[in-house]
Amino acid sequence: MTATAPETGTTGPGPQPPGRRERKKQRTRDALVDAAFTLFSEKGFDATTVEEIADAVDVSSRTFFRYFASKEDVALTFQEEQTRAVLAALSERPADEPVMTALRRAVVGIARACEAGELGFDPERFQCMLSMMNDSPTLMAGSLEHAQKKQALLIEFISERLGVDPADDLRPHVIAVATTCGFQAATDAMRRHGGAFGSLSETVDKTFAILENGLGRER
Amino acid sequence: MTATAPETGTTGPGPQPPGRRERKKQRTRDALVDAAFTLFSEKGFDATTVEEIADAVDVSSRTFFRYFASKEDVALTFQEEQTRAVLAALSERPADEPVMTALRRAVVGIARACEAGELGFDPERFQCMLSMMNDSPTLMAGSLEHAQKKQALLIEFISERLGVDPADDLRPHVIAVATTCGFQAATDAMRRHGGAFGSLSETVDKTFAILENGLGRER
DNA sequence: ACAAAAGTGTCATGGCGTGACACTTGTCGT
DNA sequence: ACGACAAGTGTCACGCCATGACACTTTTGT
Repeated sequence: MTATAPETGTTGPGPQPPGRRERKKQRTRDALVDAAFTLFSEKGFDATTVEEIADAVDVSSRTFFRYFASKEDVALTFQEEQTRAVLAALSERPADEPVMTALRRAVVGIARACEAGELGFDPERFQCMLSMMNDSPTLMAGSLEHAQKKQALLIEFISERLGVDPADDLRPHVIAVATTCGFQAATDAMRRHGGAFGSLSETVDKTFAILENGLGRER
Repeated sequence: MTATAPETGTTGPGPQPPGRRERKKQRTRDALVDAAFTLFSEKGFDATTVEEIADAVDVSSRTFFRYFASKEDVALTFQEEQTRAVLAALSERPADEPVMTALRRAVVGIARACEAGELGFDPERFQCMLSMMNDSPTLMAGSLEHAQKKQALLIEFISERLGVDPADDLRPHVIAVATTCGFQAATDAMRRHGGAFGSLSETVDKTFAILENGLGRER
C-alpha cells in the first residue's frame, strides 16, 4: 500500500473532476448496496438488520442512515436509477410521436437495457427484489411509494407534451397512472407467475398494447 | 352500576347473536378509530403517537396493537371497508355485463355511497385522509400496499369472469391494475387539485371512460 | 357458583430512525 | 508544506413502533 506520491502534482489522468473524498464515498455507498443485497438474498429483507449491513462494510449503523434514508431505500436504489433512466429516455423521444407511443418505447427500451445488464442494472438483483417483495409488505410499500413519486414527474411531462393544464384535464393523470400501472402489471405478473409471459420487456410491451387499445372491448 | 340480574335468564330481547363482550370490543375499536382521526387531524399522522391514541381511549398502547396491526392500519380502516364493499357490489353485477362495465359501475356506486356518508363512510374523514397522505409518505405507502392486496382479489374475480387462467392471460392483470389505478388516478387528482374535476364519483367515472376508450388516440 | 375463554395491563425486548457532539480525514488557500 | 476549514464518521443517547410473555380481570357457558 502507500502509493504516497501519485495523484498529487499535475499528474493523474484526472478525468475525474470529483476528488478522492467523492470516490471514497461512492465506494462506501456501493459496498453498502452490495452487502445489503447479499444479506437480503441470504436471509430475506425483514430478517436482515441495518446493523448487520453496516457491520459487513465495517461502518456504524449511524453512517448507514447518512447514505440511505431507510432500509427500504437501499433495496430500491435500483428503482430510482431506473426512473432516472426512463425520464432521460423520454426526453429523447421525437416530439411528434403520440404520447402513449413515446411512453411505451421509452419504458420498453429501459426494460430491455435492464435485461441486458446495462447501466449497472443487475438482472439477478432485480429478480431478488421481486421475490423479496413477495414476502415483505414493508418493501412492497416502499416500492409503491417510489412509484408514486415517479408518477408526479410523469404527470408533469405528459401535461407539457399534450400542452394541457393538469388542473383542468384529467387525461395526463390517467395516462401517467396507466404508465406506472402498466409497468406494475408487468412486474406483478412476473412476480406471481414467473416468466410465463416472456421477458419483462415483452410483458411490458404487451401490457401497453392492451391499454392503448382500450379495455372496453373485453367480453 | 350493578344491574346484576337482567340479561340472564331467557329474557333479553337478545336480537344480537354476539354477546356483550363483542359489543364492548366493537365500542373500543370504534373509540380508537375516532380518537385516532381526531388526533390525526389536529396534529397530523406522523406527529401522533400510538400512545396518545391509546391514552385518549384510556387503554394501554399494547391493547391498541391488539386491535390494529399498525398505526397506518387504523387510518386505513376506511379503505378496507371500502374494498369489501366494492367486492360485494361486484358480485351483484349481472354476468352478461362486459367486465369493465361491471367494474366501473361497482366502483362508481361505492364512490357515491361514500359521498352520501352511507356505510359509515365519513366524507370529512376521507378528506382528512387525503390531506394526511400528502405529507406522510408512511401512510401513503400503507395505502398503496392495501391497494395492492385489493388488486390480487380483483385479478381473481376478473379471471373467473373472463373464464381465463391468470397464469396464461395477461388481460386480467391489466384490467385489475387499470381498475385500481382508475380509482387511484381519481383520488390522486383530487389530492393534487382539490375538487377541480367534480366529485369523487364523477372523477372516477371519467377516468374509467378514458381507460375504456384506450389511450392510443391521445395526440 | 364455577371453570374455561377472551380481553387487558404491565414489563421487557429489539429494531428503526434521528439529534448532538467530538474526532478523523480530505480539500484548499497561502 | 502547513494550517484553516469542511465533509464524513463514530459514539452516545433518545423516542417510537411493534411484539412476546405472563398475570389479572371480565364475560360466557354450564
